[in-house]
Amino acid sequence: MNTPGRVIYVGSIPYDQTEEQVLDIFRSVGPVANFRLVFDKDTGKSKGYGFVEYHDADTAASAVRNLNNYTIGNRNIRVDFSHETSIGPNVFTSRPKDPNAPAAGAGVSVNLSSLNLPPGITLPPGVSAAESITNTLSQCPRETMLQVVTELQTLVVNSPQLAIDLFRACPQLSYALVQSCLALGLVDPMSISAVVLRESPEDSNDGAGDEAQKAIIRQVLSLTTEQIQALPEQQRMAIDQLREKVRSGQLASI
DNA sequence: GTTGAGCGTT
Repeated sequence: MNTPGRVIYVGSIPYDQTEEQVLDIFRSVGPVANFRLVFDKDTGKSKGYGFVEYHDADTAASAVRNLNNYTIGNRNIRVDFSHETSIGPNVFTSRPKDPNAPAAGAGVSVNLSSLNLPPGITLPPGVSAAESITNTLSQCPRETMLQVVTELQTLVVNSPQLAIDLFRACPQLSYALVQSCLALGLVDPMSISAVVLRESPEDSNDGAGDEAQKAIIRQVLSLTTEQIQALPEQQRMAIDQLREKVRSGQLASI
């Protein structure tokens, strides 16, 4: 283990991974301040390692804890603190050379199975999933609930596609999130029903769940806006990034 | 083709 700082080293990245794909994974931990995938100067090909700088050491430590041995393609990436404390001046400069290449984060699909999601539980006879979620949440300390909601908020802001995949794979999580927001008084019941009722059948082009998940995302985003002044600096920055994406049309479908 | 460990293309 190296000296903790804001910069981490990432090794064993498959050669075919783009900067965007790697970035998307590291943004799932928190806003990324700077990033560099190292390319061979002569061949222009990835050397299979790179560096990620976060805004604070805690987020960097979280990346080291949670993303070391994360599986990309057929390899497990190596994540540790970097020897150096800064990442250099090339802030997000090495964009794909192809002008038709996808924009940042677009079309990138992170493998959910790599996240090692918990397997879930068997419900007692006669207990619905909704009831079970309510029971679980009623025993959850307010502080913990707020923390989870905040982390989901960060995920939605930094990795919208991963968030959509996650909510699709775990619809219970959407339910728990909405109920948590209500329990915490972060959003009033009227705006929940307003979002849900807005969804008419003809809006659902590829399955009813799709629009419902988007509705959840929109709800989280509106929550984000309402709470913006109470947020820590790094999350306000992330929201600014999100607004820029919406403005430029990258997130029009959300 | 040369590609699997590696701590940074000015």
